[in-house]
Amino acid sequence: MRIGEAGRATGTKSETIRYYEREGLLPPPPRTSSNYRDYGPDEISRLRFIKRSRKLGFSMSQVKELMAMADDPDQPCETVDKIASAQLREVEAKLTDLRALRKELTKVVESCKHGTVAECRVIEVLAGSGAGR
Amino acid sequence: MRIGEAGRATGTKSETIRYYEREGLLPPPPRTSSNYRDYGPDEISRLRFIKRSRKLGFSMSQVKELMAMADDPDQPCETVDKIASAQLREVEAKLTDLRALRKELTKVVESCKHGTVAECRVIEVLAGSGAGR
DNA sequence: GCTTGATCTTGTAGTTACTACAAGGTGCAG
DNA sequence: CTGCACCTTGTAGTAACTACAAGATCAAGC
Repeated sequence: MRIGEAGRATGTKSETIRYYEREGLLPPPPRTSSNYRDYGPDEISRLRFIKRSRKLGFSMSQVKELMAMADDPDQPCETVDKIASAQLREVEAKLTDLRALRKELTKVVESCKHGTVAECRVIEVLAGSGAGR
Repeated sequence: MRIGEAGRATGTKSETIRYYEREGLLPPPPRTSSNYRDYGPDEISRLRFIKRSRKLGFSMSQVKELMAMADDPDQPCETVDKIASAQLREVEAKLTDLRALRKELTKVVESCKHGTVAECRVIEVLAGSGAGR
């Protein structure tokens, strides 16, 4: 699979893929005899993972950390646990916030459906103290 | 409440607050007689909302859209519904991905606790087709 | 065989969302 | 009256892309 196809398959521009490679997020893929990058299913998974994680608001270095952990999970338990627990806390916080946001958005959409004018409290809900910062 | 205090209360730098104001995310607050920005609870809510939303991976323009909707929800139902539904779809997608990620991270942390070496499949899980792109 | 489009490289520059100064000035609290 | 927080404008740096451009190679269709 060449870069263009890989891009189409994952919704990533070729330039971004090369950028990820430069930045060390994506290992340099094997090359064809004509020096084209040759992506396999593994690289595609990685790309999709990066894309999703970034959409969820994780930084490139967090993504890197997660992938490194997945790549060799037989590092000292201490290290793995530290990373995983920290990420887990972040994930939980995001889940909480997203659930609150979903609830409010659902209310808006529902009231809209019934022709009534929405009362939208998204701001208040996400502004709520919940874990603070 | 002056800018510094508002910053401390929301975990935002004064410079970022002024930046948000310049970019139209935050309405210009009233000024004290000595020209200091004077923030009330409403502005603080807004700031917190912006911070949270950004952490969840929403763009500034999406945040703007959401706030505009919250500000006058008696716009044509069509408009409100269109925005809210789109955001809702995004929220749902993020929730799905985060739940999958949480599951994997939990597994890692758990196996770590039991001294066993983790088998970490975060990449595979988020790479999964689920809604694709 | 030749054209067309995808890829290769390097490099520069634009965008978004900040962050960090600096300079020069005002306000307020101890 | 000293020092710190704030005011303004402006420049520049960072992260994570995105978009060219130039010059070259390659692969597929006519």
